[in-house]
Amino acid sequence: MCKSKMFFADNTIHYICTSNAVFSMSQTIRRYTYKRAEHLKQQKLIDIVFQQNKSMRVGPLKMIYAIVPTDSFSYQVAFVAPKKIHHLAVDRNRNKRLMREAFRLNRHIMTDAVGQPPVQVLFIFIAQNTEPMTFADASACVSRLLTQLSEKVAKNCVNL
RNA sequence: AUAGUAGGUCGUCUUAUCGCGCUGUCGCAAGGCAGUGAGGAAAGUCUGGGCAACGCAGAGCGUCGGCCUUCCGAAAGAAAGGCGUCCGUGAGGGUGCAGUAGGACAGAAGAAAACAACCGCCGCGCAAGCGGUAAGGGUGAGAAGGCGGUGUAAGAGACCACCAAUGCUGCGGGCGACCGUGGCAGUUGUGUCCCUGCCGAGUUGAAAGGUCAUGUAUAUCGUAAUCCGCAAGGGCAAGGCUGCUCGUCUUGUUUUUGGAAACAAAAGUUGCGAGGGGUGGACCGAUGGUGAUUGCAGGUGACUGCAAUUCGAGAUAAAUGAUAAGACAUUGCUCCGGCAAUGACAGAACUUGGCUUAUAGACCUGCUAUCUUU
RNA sequence: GCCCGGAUGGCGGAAUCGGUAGACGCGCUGGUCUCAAACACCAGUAGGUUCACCCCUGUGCCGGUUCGACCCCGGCUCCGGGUA
Repeated sequence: MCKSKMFFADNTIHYICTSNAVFSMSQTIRRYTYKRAEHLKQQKLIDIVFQQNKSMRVGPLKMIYAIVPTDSFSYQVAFVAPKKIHHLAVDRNRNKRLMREAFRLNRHIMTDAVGQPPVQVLFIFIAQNTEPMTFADASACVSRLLTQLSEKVAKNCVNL
């Protein structure tokens, strides 16, 4: 509990700093959004992600990703709560919303680190927790996964 | 006060910041602003409608469902009121018999599951046995209604009185099921199914279906028909009409070659089956309806009528969320200042009536039994 | 979202328009055979509980109908399948 409080205190301070920066230098406004263009929902792209079968795991969260070379940088995310693990629709909704919120508040970790390489990054978060997940756990796991993903993307771009 | 019974209501709230869906609006755009955004069960999918597609001359047989009665309702209905019956001290709760003319079956047990004789009883007989008997015993869910008498060799509705049930019938009450009461008929075993009668039921579900865009293929393979007649028409094949039959409707029945003809071959057409290719989008359907709330009136009640007010999610890899602070409720600890934990069941997917199931906690109402006090 | 099917011993799987539950196969246990084992043969095998009998409880769970339910009816749980 103390740990999570520390985390949120840190996060809110970060946000306040950026909102103060709005007044001073208005060009670098940081917004925590998750728009529809960032949703991964095409069957073909999902098939690509699952065929590449590259995954990593932190805590109860699993991430499957694929890096596709294209003209300009873009990314699409999806959040999955399997019916085999989460039997009730309430639990599935809850886990997906927590993951989405955690991604929304932490996606700058990846976007800041990677820059603008000419690739399309596709990834899926899968909730595999058997006990109810808190937002603090989800946020920590998502941020760690995003740092790992940005390292992978950077390495991939170097190889290109 | 305790225990119970029947039913109903609510089922966390407020503020701030960030974020998401939809609608409106501003903007070239990025985006801004405003409004709005889960339930009593949204769940299970057990049922009835609306709506949509396919089908739509009809008849018979079959299949499935319903059948105590009145009423409510579009229908379903484990709805409401009643009646019968069973359970409960009680409030209440469970349940339901259309018809019996006919047929079938009923393991084990038992002599026998309806033309019946094991023990027993009686008669005949020296005995073996033969005949009579359904009172008594035992088996069983069920053994010819119960009980008392007459009667008899012993017995039996064989006969009689009373009682219970059934059928016919008179009178009274009730819209009716039915209830009360009288007469006649000795008519009287239990359960299930068939059967008979009346009423009802087309199939498939919004991934239904429609429009637009893109791409197109009638690929290909197998199989059936391709016949007679100048014609009308008939025949044949396939398909539709509820599962089957009759009947009926629709579609096809064409061309070439060889042959005197029967016929054969090839192509085409139609139907069926197998199998391959493309798309994987947008919009409509799709959220105002048999609506909801309040009041008045009618009814025992389900419910109905009138008036007023009100419009409140609409997604589609699928929004309705996160955090912080505070309040509220419960539980635990307590130095009575507080501190800590918890906040049920559960998430719309075309819509709606009912049913079923899950629900922390709180509240309200009617009624019953027992006890105490007055 | 919609529509179907299933659950029987340690395992697979019979028994079904209600009538003694566990056929059959695999496995397991005991015995015979062998120096010992395998194979083979014989017997047993749902649980309580075994040497055997009796008794009780048993067809996923909870109710109902019936004299009697794996079977019929209603509800719940779990598993599986189909569907543009």
